[in-house]
Amino acid sequence: MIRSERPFALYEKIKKSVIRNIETGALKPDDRVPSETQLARDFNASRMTANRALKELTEEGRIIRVQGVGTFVARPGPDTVNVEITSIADQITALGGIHSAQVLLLGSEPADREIAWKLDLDVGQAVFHSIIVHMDRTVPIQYSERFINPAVAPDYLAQDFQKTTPCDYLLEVAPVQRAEHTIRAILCEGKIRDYLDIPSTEPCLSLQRRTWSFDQVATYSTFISPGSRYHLHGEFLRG
Amino acid sequence: MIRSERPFALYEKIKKSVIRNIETGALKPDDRVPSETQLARDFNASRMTANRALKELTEEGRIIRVQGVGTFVARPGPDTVNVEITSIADQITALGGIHSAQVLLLGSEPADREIAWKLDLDVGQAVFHSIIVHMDRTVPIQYSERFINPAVAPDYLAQDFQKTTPCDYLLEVAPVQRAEHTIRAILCEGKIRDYLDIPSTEPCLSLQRRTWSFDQVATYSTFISPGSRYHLHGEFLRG
DNA sequence: CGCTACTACTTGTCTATACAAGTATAGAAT
DNA sequence: ATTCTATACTTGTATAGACAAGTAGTAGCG
Repeated sequence: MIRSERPFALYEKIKKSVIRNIETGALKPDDRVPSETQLARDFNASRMTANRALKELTEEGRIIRVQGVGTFVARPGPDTVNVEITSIADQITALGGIHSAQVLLLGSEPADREIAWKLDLDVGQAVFHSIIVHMDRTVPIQYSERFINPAVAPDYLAQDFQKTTPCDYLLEVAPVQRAEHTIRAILCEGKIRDYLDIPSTEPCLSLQRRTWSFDQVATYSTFISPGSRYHLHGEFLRG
Repeated sequence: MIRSERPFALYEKIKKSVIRNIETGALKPDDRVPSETQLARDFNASRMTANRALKELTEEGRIIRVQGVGTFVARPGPDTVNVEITSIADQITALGGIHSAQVLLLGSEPADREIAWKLDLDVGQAVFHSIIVHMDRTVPIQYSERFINPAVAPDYLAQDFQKTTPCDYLLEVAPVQRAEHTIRAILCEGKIRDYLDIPSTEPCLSLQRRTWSFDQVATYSTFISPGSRYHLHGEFLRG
């Protein structure tokens, strides 16, 4: 069997070699990485194989390539944490809970100044507005309020959000090109606090999100969850 | 010039074609994508070029490939939000503030049960422990407490964290392979509340992080910031 | 001295081909 | 009916070669 000598693909070997040189400090940031031709010679590979190794390392952000100049070790950027924002319903059932949703508002209304700004529409233009509280049995887990650009999801109001979540529906009709998130710790008051059934001192996790579809703002949403009932978890893998 | 007919690389054209078919709904999740050979024929390209297009789409998470079976449109997974956790010092200065750090503790101590568990060490083994409060002028922005595996950063205690932040130092001596994060909204009490100089009702954003280096747990850290002075921001781009 | 042209190197794209390896299916053998 | 086998497809990896295009340095010319 040919692969008795190569339990790993050749391009993987080249990648690992370069990574090892970076991690042991033999290659420091901005140092020059051997060229494709050189690596091909060193590993007795073809240039395309070395090319693949370096291309993947580029995509992984470990090296930088400049046409006509060469390949260099990238400066380690700031960590980026991948926080996975799953559908709330899935998260509740994943933890053994029983999800239900209460639709408190579902309608169309003219945009006020803030909403018009956020959705990049004119003040007074009609936008869809929904407020839904997600619960595990009788315990409220998340308050979610959405403003939706009708141009992107014209049938939004006709949906039954007891069955499908807005998240699932919107993902279906409007593929997300871009999303912007802000995570805060806040206190809730008034109606939101009533909906979530929490004391006035309970800290809450607030996630605000804007999404873009078809090159326009699609949604502007606010999700608020009691800190004691919900948290975000993320993982980050390199290599 | 050959490229007068191809302002875009051929593999880009193939990618865009597949993406268009997905986004317009012509190809739905789990649908079969034309095979490499088919795409190569359709676009008058070689199989390697079609292969490159599909390989990149796989890495971007838009399609799934199974050897021997075929290529299929991926189900749009849960959004993963890329929250960029920059060095706190950089964030403060980026917003026009003046960063300073107060080292409240920097030493070695035997690990208790929780810390031993988190760092994957034995109870009683020595671990480094630091507590630092980061401030913008005189306003506390972040309480940061770290437990460090001495095997990974043996010179940690000798650093001057008025000058370099632990974050910067640790990134230098211990490249992060893996990181795990949990974000919570909490209330603070006791010393932490005193350090941050906040009322007892102020909600705080808590970020707990474990990092791995050289295939072992390197650090276990907790960062706590007043909700009114700090928040996380993330962006997500696709295509 | 300053400009140009050349060359030597780099990465980027593309082709044509080859074999390995996984999967599904139809048909033959048991 | 069940199991084996051949085959026809798929993706995965690798090669050798080609040309394009960008960059840096050098030699030579005015």
